[in-house]
Amino acid sequence: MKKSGQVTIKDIAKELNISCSTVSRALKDFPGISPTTKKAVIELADKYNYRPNAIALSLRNQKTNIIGVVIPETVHFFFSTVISGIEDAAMKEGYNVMICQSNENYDREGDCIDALMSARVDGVLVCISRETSDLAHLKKVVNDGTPMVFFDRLVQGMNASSVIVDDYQGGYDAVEHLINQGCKNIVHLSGPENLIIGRKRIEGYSSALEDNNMPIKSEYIVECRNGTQEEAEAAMDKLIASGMPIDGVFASNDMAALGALISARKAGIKVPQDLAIIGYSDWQFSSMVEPALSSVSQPGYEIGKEAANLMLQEINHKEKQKSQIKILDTEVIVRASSKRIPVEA
Amino acid sequence: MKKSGQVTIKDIAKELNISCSTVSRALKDFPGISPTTKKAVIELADKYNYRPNAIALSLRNQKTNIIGVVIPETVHFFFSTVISGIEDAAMKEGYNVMICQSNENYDREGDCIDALMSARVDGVLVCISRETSDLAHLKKVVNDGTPMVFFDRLVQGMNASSVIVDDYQGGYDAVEHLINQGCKNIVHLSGPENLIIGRKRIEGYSSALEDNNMPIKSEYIVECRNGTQEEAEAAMDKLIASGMPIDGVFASNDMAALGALISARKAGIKVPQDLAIIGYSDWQFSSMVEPALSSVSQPGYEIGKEAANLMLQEINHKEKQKSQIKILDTEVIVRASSKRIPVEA
DNA sequence: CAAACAAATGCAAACGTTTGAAACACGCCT
DNA sequence: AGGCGTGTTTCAAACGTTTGCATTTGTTTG
Repeated sequence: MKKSGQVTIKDIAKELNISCSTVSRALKDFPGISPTTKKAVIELADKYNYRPNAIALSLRNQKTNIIGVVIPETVHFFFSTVISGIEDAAMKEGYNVMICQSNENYDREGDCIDALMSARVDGVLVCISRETSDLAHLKKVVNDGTPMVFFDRLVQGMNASSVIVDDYQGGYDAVEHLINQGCKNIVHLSGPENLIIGRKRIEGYSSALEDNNMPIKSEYIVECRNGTQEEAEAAMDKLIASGMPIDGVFASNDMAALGALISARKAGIKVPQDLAIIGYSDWQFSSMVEPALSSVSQPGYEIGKEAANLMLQEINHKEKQKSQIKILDTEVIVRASSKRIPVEA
Repeated sequence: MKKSGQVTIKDIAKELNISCSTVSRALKDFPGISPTTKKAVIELADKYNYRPNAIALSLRNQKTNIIGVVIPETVHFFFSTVISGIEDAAMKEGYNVMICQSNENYDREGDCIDALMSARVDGVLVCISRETSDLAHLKKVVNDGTPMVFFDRLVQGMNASSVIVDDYQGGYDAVEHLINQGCKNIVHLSGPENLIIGRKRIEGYSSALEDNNMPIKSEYIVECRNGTQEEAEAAMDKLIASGMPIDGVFASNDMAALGALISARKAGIKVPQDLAIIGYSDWQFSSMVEPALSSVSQPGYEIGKEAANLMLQEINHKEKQKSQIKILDTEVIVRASSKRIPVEA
């Protein structure tokens, strides 16, 4: 009987006056253990609620059964959905999840990586921060032989798999939708330039215009680095004040789309009649604002699940396989904010 | 030079032809190591990017520096905020966070606890699931001597600290606010009865009515177990159809408040003029719907931070201290949905 | 009755780290 | 030369588990 702490194989062995090896084998149903002993061991283990010490196992097996996650922010509808997908996939395979948030900060991202490497996680899933452009800290990880998978934000120049969303297509579809709604002058409130996802959306925006024989004007592409409502609102205020004709907005996230909506409301511009707006990510609030916000939905849960599964695959087949990029489809969710032509559902 | 995997003290010792003990002491700046050796060790450790193996340390120190978190859902504004608070507080003290989500499911909550106990986390922060009423799995944890702290949802009958929000006061304040706005017939869409937070809010609702000499009618308290928009919408539809006079709604969460809002909109009831609505939790979308939703804000980040700090305190002072309940204040956020009397800001 | 066999169990090492105690080498003093 | 001190280094054990190999026990057989 122990005072405190969980029981170990040793405790059981001592109480039964047998060796650790025997206890271990009895618990794992190894051949060559007498039924009597086996029964006694199992009963005692049950009584004391024995749980194998994962730490000791990790040390012996050189495998922790933990996958680490580095994520910009947990307080974010999209990311929390991704976490949920990761969690479910990992738990199904008996893995635990250790989460670190970088808060979109480069230094802290490094700390996260350090912490996870110290914990000897079996693999790391990472979505790089907005600030990250130097990849040294990530390269160390793969050099040490720890599998790594990127999600959502693509990283180039590294031998690691990625699970992303087709941001080019998402941007293209969003803009094409606006064009179909009769928009002639479409503004793009873009994301930070150093993220590939931002550039891809810009490309999608441009291609859609081109394919429809519409001019691409650089003054219609405004970078909103932080992706906050205030930032977009200010940017939009300025655009409206400039007097440029605008009848459509494609924002690179829903927060920014909301900013555009508010700006339009202030200026007395009617949405969607005079200005059609579409966002990106389909946040939870998007369907609840008035008018409900159209958006490009990203399958967060699937991204998390796919990324985790890709990771588990790499962990299990020791030899490094070719890194692959898995691209998931987006979907344009049409709501009131961009519906200028009545359509039957 | 190693092929793969991270370098260990052994590797360094071998390369320098000295013993592990010397390397260990050199790295930790112990007295009695010659400057020459120390320098050589540190340089090599640096070159190979040596990181102490947390697993080995955990095993030796009987301490993992990990705190486990069991949370109903990660995809939930309030909970993700709590996680953020936990993460920050833990990281500041050099702890890692291992997260398991119960999905509001009793069995899975048990699995989460098992996983965390197997991982030998130094303590467990838990917010019990909606389904949980039997506490056996939690009692095992404290019996094994692992500190436990509950957050948000209070659990009675266990020797563990809690960090909660003053739900009685929150309910009271919300209802008093409605009364001040002139509401005479206030409905309460309540949370599940088996959660103490739900009961506390009901008590707050009742006391506020009582203190204002208003009758408490049981038919005005409708349980919305799942807390979804649809559920509340249906409940509200029914109430409206019944013809009972209603001019105020206090919903036990914002999703339910939104349901009430939509139901009212369908019925042509004007909010807030004919019906004032206030929710609970101040979700992210609440300020964005039209009309903007009044709500009782819970300090999620602080809850997480406080819970983590309480935990760390217990971990560090070995002897079990008296369990305490920390109650954080809520705040009524008044927005358009309940503003019937014009007030200057 | 000893030899041979099988069944059941124990020993010891390994995973990476820390740490008290022991060991070594050196110079100095008596 | 013997003893002592000091400065540096190594040894060994411990944390909990697994596992190849060795050992003990008991039974059967020639």
